[in-house]
Amino acid sequence: MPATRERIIRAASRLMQRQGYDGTGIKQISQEARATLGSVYHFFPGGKQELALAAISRGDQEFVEVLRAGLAGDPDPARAVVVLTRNLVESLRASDWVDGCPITTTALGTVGRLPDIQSAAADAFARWRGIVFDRLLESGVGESDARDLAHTVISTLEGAELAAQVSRSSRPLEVAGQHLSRLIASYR
Amino acid sequence: MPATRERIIRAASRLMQRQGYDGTGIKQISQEARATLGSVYHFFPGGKQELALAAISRGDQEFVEVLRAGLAGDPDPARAVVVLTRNLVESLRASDWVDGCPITTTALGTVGRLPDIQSAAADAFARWRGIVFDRLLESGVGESDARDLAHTVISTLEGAELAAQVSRSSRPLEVAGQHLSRLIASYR
DNA sequence: GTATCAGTAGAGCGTTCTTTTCAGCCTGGA
DNA sequence: TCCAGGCTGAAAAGAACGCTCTACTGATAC
Repeated sequence: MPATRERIIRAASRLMQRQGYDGTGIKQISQEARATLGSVYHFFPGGKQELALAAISRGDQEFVEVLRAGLAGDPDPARAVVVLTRNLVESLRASDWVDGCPITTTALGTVGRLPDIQSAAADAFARWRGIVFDRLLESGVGESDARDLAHTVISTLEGAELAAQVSRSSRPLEVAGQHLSRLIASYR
Repeated sequence: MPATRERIIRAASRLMQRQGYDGTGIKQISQEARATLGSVYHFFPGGKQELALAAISRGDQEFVEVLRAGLAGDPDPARAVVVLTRNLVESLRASDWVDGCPITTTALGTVGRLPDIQSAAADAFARWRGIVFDRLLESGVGESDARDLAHTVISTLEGAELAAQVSRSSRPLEVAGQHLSRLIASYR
């Protein structure tokens, strides 16, 4: 059994991923983490906001791993992106279409209201784009093209995952994979 | 001054667009709409869920108009999609990046929890894809390609709008417009 | 043995939430 | 002129919210 603080972060991350910031109560987090309210406030004296920041940071790391693993799935980035979308479909289906992007729901529900959370999410997005950018660069794509492509790869993955969740279908992600592949290939 | 029911729908739609389902209180809706709680429950005896369904339906219609207007902005669909993203950037910037897709925040925060809302959102997404599909079809794109492209156009727009909001930047949407344009052009 | 301190436990604060209730106010038709 | 019914206004019930507080446990340091 992991340490208390770790369990709290995991619970906060998972619950906010599914239900967003306002939809997740601290009491619910403490129950899911098998910790008491006292423990939660001991480790996170900043309250719900600090909890959300920790959850986003954790979600950020998780998606970095998913991204790296997927993009390493094929030497050709145009094919690797298809591997990536397939992986996303798999884990999405495994959770009955509930566990989408680890930070989108939290970030979207607090846009314009909680600047700290928003900027943490913006940093995460930038980091993910950086990973795609690096991968494209090392495959010979020009710097400017790679930067733009990184934007669209992340945006499209986000949107397709969202659409897949809402419609409970793998179709949006599969099609997105094919089209991103075609788009990347057109720059080589 | 519009009728009470209309004001309530508008307020619910706008507030849920920004704050999501859980982040929006019925009291807040009634205040924003300049109606009393009694009026809200008179017109929407189904409570918050019925309110959310009405808000999604309204948001659906709004985005249909945005989509039609944008796609009619150029005879070539590959260029029309750029007009569309430009329009989205404009209205996003005008709201200081808080008014994104009218239904995404509501839908995402309730996925797997409130099936009625989720399926209403799924219907809206399908309708939007239908509009893009029709536009591509009449421009000579093959039926199968048009169907797939419609998926990716909507997914990418959603994701790019989301990314633009989170990072308070027009860049994701602008780049998405360029890439979608290139992708569509490659099918003609 | 005792002092110290991180961590656990949960009662309870004030506030806000959704929902219900119901008496009154208008207003259009008889 | 009257009245029925659509609509409004205010209040409150009951639950849930974020957060604070004090008391307790157990391990380590001296």
